[in-house]
Amino acid sequence: MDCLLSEEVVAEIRRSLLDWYRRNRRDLPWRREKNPYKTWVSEIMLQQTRVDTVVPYFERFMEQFPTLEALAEAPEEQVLKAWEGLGYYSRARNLHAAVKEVVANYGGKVPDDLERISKLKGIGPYTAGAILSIAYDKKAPAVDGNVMRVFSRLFALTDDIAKVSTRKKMERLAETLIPDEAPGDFNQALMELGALICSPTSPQCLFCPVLSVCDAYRLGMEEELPRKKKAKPPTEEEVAILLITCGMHFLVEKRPDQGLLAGLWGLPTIGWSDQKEMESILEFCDQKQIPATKFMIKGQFEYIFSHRHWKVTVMTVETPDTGWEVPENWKWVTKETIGEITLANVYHKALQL
DNA sequence: AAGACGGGGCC
DNA sequence: GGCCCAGTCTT
Repeated sequence: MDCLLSEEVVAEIRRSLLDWYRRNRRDLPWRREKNPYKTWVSEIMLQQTRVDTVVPYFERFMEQFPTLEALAEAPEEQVLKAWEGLGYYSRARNLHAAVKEVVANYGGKVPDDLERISKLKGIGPYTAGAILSIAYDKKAPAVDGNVMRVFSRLFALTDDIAKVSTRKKMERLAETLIPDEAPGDFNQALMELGALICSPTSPQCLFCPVLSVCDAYRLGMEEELPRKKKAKPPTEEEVAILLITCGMHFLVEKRPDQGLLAGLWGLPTIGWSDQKEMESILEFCDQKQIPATKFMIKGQFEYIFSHRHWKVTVMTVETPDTGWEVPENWKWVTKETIGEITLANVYHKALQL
């Protein structure tokens, strides 16, 4: 690796990238002050999520939980509500648990060393490096998808970026490149370059500050890199989403705290197979002792998670009154009060029908 | 090493 | 409509 990089190339990359970043960095809400808590929240929100999506969530989150202590004291329901629609909800639950731990064990100060910060829930190698470098000026690599794409092209690396060994190789590369003076800016420069210039498709090479040292550009293979094994397609599942009603009221269910959409509220959902839709629904109502008087199919739609593909049937189930004993973790809501709970997107979509 | 875990943008 | 984006935890 070191044989790959001459002193001159290292110096050129550092200088050009930092210079470019200081002139082209986007003005983002979490970049306005150096604050480990804000860096932390922003980095968690930015995992698998675009900047444009995160900005409004981040601003609302900071209004609601301006400090680490405020977040630590908040009820989990409120934290999940603030995360509603962002996806990967375990990020919010892990962040909340970790912030509580920082208050309990570290006097409310985010640890500034790799060993301790890495033990916090939801902080893996990337986020640890991002917080340490951006908030604490430590020379720690922060290798995300942007950085792997930039490195793959800059050094014409054909390694599969889905592999752990490739990420480790990239981290060693980052360590040799990060300058002493501005580790945080340099890491952010790499990611900003990946977001703005060295984009996944049709990179803007002619505007790239490190074009002159880019191996992929020289070899004309920037569109073929990075190399990555294809993900397997999502598995197909047929489900029925039940709108169990009584007048203006309907039932919502608190989902278990493990698995899909953990800890969120949803509508009762039943998986089924082999055309046994109605059988499964009747069996479900029987088992939950739901006094159903009328069933009606309201519509169908498809909903794709990254790893599951739901073919959804939405069905209303009418019941005579709200006096019967509802299962544990269920409750009655109305159109007016539904906004108070955190409902996953797929159920918002079902309610539109 | 592979699978689980959401949602959104681009063409 | 089909393609792409991808950190961390669990198994």
